[in-house]
Amino acid sequence: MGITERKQKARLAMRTLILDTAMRLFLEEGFEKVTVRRIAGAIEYSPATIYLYFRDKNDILFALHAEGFDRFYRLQQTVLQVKDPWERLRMHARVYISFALENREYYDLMFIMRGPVEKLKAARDWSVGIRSYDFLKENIRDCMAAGYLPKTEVDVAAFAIWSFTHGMASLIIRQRCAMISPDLLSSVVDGAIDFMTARIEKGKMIGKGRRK
Amino acid sequence: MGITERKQKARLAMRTLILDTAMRLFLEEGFEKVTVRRIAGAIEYSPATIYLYFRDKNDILFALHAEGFDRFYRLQQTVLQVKDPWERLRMHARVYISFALENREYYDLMFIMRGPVEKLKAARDWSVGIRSYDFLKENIRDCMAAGYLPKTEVDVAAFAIWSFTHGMASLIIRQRCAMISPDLLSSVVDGAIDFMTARIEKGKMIGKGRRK
Amino acid sequence: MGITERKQKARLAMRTLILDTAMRLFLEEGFEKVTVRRIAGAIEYSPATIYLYFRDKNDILFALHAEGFDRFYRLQQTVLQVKDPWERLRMHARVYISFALENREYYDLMFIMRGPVEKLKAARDWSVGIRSYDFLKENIRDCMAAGYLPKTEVDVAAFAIWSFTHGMASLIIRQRCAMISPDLLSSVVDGAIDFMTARIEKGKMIGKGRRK
Amino acid sequence: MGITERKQKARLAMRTLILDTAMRLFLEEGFEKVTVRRIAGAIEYSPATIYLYFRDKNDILFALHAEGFDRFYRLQQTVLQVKDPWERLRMHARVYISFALENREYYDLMFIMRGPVEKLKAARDWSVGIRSYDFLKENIRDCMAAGYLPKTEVDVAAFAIWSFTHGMASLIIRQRCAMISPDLLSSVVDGAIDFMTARIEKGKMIGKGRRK
DNA sequence: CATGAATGAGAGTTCATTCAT
DNA sequence: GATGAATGAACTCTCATTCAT
Repeated sequence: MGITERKQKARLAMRTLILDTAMRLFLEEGFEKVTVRRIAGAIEYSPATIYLYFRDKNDILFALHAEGFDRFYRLQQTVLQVKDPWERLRMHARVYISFALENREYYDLMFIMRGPVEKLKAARDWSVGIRSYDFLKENIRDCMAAGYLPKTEVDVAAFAIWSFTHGMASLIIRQRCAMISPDLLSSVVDGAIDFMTARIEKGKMIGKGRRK
Repeated sequence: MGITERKQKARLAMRTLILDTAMRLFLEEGFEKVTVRRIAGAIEYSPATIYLYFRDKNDILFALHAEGFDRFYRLQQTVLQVKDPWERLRMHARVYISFALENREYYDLMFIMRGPVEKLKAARDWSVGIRSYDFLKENIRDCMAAGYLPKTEVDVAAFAIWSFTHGMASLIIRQRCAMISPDLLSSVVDGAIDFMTARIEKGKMIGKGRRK
Repeated sequence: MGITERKQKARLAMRTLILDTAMRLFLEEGFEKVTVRRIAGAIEYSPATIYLYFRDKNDILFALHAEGFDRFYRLQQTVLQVKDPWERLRMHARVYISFALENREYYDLMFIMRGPVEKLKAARDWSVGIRSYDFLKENIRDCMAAGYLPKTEVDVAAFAIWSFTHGMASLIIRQRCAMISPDLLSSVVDGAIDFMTARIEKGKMIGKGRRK
Repeated sequence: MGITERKQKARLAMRTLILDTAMRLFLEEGFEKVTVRRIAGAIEYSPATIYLYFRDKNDILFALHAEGFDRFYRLQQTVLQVKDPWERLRMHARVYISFALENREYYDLMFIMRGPVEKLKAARDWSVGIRSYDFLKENIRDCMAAGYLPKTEVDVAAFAIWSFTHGMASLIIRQRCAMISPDLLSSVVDGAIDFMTARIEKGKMIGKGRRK
């Protein structure tokens, strides 16, 4: 038993090593530079070795994809600390962005990159994504119930909100924000979230007037 | 002089031919099918000829990038038909999305793809993008002046609005909307724009009450 | 002694298991699908284990080669039921073809494939083949003795007859018979045997006449 | 014109060089050793160069296949010199064998090898083979008309005769004739042809008699 | 101006085989 | 006796790019 266990551990460690390395290459060199050979080279193994741990290149992408969604979901749960649904929704947005900016490679893989998706289409692994999306929708429903949001179609609202946060994340990650100076970025993001939500905060009617 | 001129014309014509063909391939076959060889083949020239007109493949992408922004800017101008600044802003969003969805490969190149940007960083060619961005900001300023939007930082507001529309466009283009049935997509997009803007339409103050 | 014996038995059993499995793969998936890995996988052992029982892949092929000749020889013996040497010879042909068609991969290995033979050249293992060949020659001698065949060199006659049957078998197995519809094949084969032998059936003397 | 012509010549020369080299490798090292890399290496070009002259590896095989049938057909025509249909048929056999033995690689490719056929199945290029087969059948018809052969189905007779010659050729080429000493080979082949045809030469009626 | 010819580099993948444990 | 882990050497094929002509 001890032996089996140790072996499984070693196996897992190797898988992790490969995945981490792949991720590092992603980050450092971009998607198209992530090749089986390069991964192997980086960990000083032969390319063939990679195939002992993953069926093919896509299998690596799948694994990273899943891992990303997993990390994201766990982080997302932290918003539950916030009781007020409206504040929780705002927190959702901030958490989303911070996941994206602190795990750029994962985020790219999960929500931007072309490659993996195409092969993933038929696969079942959207479930992990859906789970997070449902979690967001639950929050939206709470907001509607509490009168923070008009009672419209939840799916539409969720798509709108997701789009907004994804938009920020992906513009930043794919570097389309040359016009925003890097050190202002995070305050601009916060400002944008405020801008998008401020207007409907209870009472504080906007468009009308004040908002310091 | 006449000769020089004619030569320059011919040169330009060839560049245009190459760019158009590249774009056609983009649209018809997708990004990864656009290779120097294929472009050359499509116009029945040798690959080597391409290099007489463009330094390298990236140079072609740069040019398409610029062309995309040009087309976009022209389309964007059509919103000027709408006089009311608030409605004009909503129109901006719709025009943006429709450009994105009807010119997916251009949009991808302009706002999503990694490739061209990296080499472009040092280059000057963001001007065309900036121009469009300024145009949006102008509209936002009008909205603020007319009391449709709180008088906050224009840059922040612009980033928020751009992010929202870009989010929708890029989620769709990069196919992260498995959960939304394709034929509902366009109505969901419209719904999302409504959702994001409806609440502040004049008078109709929202957040307060419910919104039937 | 008992132990040694048991060990040898176990060793033989394993060899047999490997060979049977290799053959099954041959039959079910074709030659190029037979890899050491796949054999090992099919019997749920590690590839390395195979090498405890066979020096290398070719060694497996040798063994199958021998096994094929063995099976063939046994089948061949059934012609002894036929007493008349001429009919027995015809039976020889039919039995040959049917062995080939019902054990295509064995046949291929034994009489067509390049691989095993080359390494086998120096080896001794033609004996099993020779045995069958001698058996055929015996039949031919009987035919000559009985006046069914002219008393020519037996070796030549044997080669001619073998060539004829092998020709049919190998054309079919290697699929060079596109021109013959598959469901007619077996009747064409029978027809061909008749054609090659009929001409001398009693009375029906053919070509009888003229011929300068 | 002169330039175009010279270029075409050069192109053809290169194709020929590649084909010849492929053939040489076939002959010297066997089918599985014929790889694009090896061909390229042998002529001291880069592998990529091969692809300038042939679409893919199979394309090379196709070309050789076709070339082989072409050569064969041309050689086959020489039998027309023989007027007597029966002697012409015997000549057919001898010519067939000599083509096989003098062009072993081609013959192997055309009639034995597994690889090319599978991909070739759908292709049209059996026509060249059929042409030769029809030519043989014509001869058989002549023999039947002249009373040298019983008036049976031509297709069956052709298959029988082809099988016989192919059998000899392929046993020799694939080296299953260890039992026949190499320097006797050609006389054994001639003997076998005689054996298969002799029996009906005039007068010498064989098998004459009895046969229950 | 245009190109045919060529290539180096590299992609993903598979295989037979070895060896320390 | 058995094996998990590893690998070197191949494989086919594609691409952006260069250069002599």
